[in-house]
Amino acid sequence: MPEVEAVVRTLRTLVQGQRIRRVRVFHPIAVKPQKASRLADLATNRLIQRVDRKGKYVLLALDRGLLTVHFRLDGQLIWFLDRRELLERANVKENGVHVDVALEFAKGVLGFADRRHFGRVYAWDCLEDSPGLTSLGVDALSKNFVVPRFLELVAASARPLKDFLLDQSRVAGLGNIYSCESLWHARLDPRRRAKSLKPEEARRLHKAIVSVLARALECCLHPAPDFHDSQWWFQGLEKILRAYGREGEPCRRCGAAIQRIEQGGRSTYFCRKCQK
DNA sequence: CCTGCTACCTGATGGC
DNA sequence: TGCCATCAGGTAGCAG
Repeated sequence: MPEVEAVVRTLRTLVQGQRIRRVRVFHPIAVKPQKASRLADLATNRLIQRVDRKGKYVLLALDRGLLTVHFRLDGQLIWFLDRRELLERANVKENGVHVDVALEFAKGVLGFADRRHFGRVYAWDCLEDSPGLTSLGVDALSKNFVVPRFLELVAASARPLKDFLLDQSRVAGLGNIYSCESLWHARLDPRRRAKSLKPEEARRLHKAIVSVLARALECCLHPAPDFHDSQWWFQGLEKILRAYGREGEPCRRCGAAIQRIEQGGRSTYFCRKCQK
């Protein structure tokens, strides 16, 4: 989510207040199960009034309706200077870039790309129509993410901490990386049940989440996202990671080897010695 | 309601 | 070199 927040800030400067002149759907799978015509009909000739974020979703609020963009694992945005550049480079063999959906503006074109085709661009009449959005819990980067609320959520869940943090309907915005990192910083075992935490431990976890996300956001903002370069997409984040992806390497706190286990079908990285 | 499992896709990497 | 298995930053949909 820090990545999404950074993307939103750059995107705002590019498209907020701009009118969508034309919508191109090169790969309809990127709007599935909606239809390409749905996106085109709803977005063509609409003004983008605001660019916002909820959890890991990007929201483009239009003068009528809204678009949501979700990058899932590998989605990204690409900026083309004009329609000519888009058509020259999009989805061509030689020296081309993969583009699934493009929004054309008077000056510039925004491309959404995801070779893996997990990411989505959706069109909605109103925010309430999007099930993904309405089910989101409190946003972990927002002012509403306060200790008392977090203690309530923790006390109400019997799930292992790692699964609890990944559940977007409780706290929105933490993915696999930042869940692992937050638990490492809070020195908590990812396998523990959420409701087993003492208030002091839950407060520690809250503090860890806030600081991990703040640091990651700083990292994502410097240098700021650059949609012109399709190769560039958040490199250098590994530097701040303490547990994620470090299986077998020494824990930066106690020196014991970082372990990798499976939880809910995903990898969890943690230190057995100092996360209790 | 809750939980756990699978499907959805493509590409990179490593072992044999 | 080729082939196969495994892994990847996420979520939706389904069964129990």
